[in-house]
Amino acid sequence: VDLYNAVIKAHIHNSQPSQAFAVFLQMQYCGVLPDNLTYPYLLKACSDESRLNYLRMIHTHIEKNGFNSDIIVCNSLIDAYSKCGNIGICSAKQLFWVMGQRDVVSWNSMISGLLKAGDSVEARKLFDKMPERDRVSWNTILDGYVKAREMNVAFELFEKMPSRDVVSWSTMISGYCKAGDMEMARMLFDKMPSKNVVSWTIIITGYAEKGLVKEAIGLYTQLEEANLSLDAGTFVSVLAACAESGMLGLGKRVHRTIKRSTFSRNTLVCNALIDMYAKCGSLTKAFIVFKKTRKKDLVSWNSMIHGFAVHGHGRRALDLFSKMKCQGFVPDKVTILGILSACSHAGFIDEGISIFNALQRDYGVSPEVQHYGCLIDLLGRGGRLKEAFALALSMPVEPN
RNA sequence: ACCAAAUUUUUAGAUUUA
Repeated sequence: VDLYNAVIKAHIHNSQPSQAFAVFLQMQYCGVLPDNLTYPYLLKACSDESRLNYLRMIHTHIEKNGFNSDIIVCNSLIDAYSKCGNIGICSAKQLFWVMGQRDVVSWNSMISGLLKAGDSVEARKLFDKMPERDRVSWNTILDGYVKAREMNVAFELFEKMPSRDVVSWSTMISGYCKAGDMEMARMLFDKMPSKNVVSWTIIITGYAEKGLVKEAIGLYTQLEEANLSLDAGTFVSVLAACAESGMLGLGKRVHRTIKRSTFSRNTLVCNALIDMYAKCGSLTKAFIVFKKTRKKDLVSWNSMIHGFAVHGHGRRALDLFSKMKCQGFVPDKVTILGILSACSHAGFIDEGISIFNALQRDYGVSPEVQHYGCLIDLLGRGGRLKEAFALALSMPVEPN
């Protein structure tokens, strides 16, 4: 069972949940009984509405094998359910109130789940009601206010909470960045007693999103000198901000850092690079990174297709579209948007229409307002104004 | 010094969207 657990854990760690489930099935097939460590690992992979059925299956297993009295297994269940949308949150509540004993993690998980579901009133009630609070409890409720854009309430809480750790400070800084108050964010950043890679990422991303080049580059330089070990999140986050504000200079610097590290093989990081170069108008570089990305995922293809599309390279976008299908990737609604946009910008009117007409049949994608908008744009650009207008009036979705 | 071992659940940053 230890070996199976180790393999399951490794798959989860490498974001390969399907393989983790496969191992789980295999261990049952071989007659090895899961233990109290197996379930929390698996449940980590179910924290997504699309896996609600897996979650229910594992839950049933847990009940059947009598692990529902294990408080850690139970807490894992609450956490997983509470991240599965509005249906999940009901099951989480039920479990929470039914379980024999609750520890501080149970309360924290439930509160965090409620906040994620947007029920801050209920979350606050639980926070006030819980018998004891630890740092996670305070940080969770603090983040709730920050995410709700209630920075004044958050600040009051921040000042009166019993102790502040690097997570509390980072939460506040992130909130001020999102609110556009970079002065306050910077003041807290300078003042915080110890910084880690996340705090640096938040503040640099904040500056970069706003196009404040000097500050962003200055702090990035300091970060590199600080000798912290950077993670993929830092690169992805800063690159996304560069893409948004067109900061090619900083983007290139980050790329240089990545080249010197092992992150050049990280798909998430490569995707962020592709998008950054494409958004900054450097399609050639974007394509070079794309080709060098060894384990491409759907996002890699989507980013590159979209890059070609918005720069008017309709043919290249469509070529890439065929290629991805040949390699067994299933296009999703984002891919389709890129493709429709490519057809629109390159004047491939009929091609665009026929792709649109077969969306459901060929790709299982049901057209949303963005797709209709794109098609109307396509017709309009193609000079077929009457059809464009007729479509806008007759489409089965609410116009925006 | 080398080697080895080491994180079961909850909180902060996170790629593609007309």
